Amino acid sequence: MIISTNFFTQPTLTVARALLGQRLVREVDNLRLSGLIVETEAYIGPTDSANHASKGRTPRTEVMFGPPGRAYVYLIYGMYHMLNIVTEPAGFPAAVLIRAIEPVEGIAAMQANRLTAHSPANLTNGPGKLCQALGLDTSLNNFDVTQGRQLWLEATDTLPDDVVAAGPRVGIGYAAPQDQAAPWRFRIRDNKFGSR
DNA sequence: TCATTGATGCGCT
DNA sequence: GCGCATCAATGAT
Repeated sequence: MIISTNFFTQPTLTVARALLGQRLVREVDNLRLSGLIVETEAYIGPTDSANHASKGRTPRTEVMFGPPGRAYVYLIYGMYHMLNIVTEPAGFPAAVLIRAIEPVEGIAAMQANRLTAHSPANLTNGPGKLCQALGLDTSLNNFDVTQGRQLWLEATDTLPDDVVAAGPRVGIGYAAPQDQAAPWRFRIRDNKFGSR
């Protein structure tokens, strides 16, 4: 079943935790690429200094202030794209970053998108990698991921708590100490498709 | 550990 | 408008 807007309207930490184990689907040229989400991070509101939107509304962060269930896709380091899903009611800037998936469908096509990946385990085990594997770029920024076309999420079983691990987020050295320390990164314990 | 890479947003004219 | 520092990372070294 396609995950709906109501799901993404929930508190960001709830969404980040609940997305683990759900299926991310990309459809391009009638070909279906998909994987199970194994790692996420939450970016929550104006007081989270790690959040791009904490410095206010700009053209780039406008999407995060918009309705939930939209994709926030941006370019980092001039070469890699990051996929986030906007959460919480419009007006409150928050999103969940999809950091890693376990590839399931369309693995050959993912390989073709990522010629530098020399093993299947390296296809989607990082936020930049999964965007490359799935062919995601800024043309999908602000795209509604609840419509079941091009890019969407499908519900699977909810994971039990004992396989979920929480820890501090990655790559946010510019943020305030308490925000760097916040355990807002979620991953499936012992999953070999997580990022490093 | 280091180079890569270009959009973004800031501070200034 | 223009220049500059900065960056939710990756792959090769």
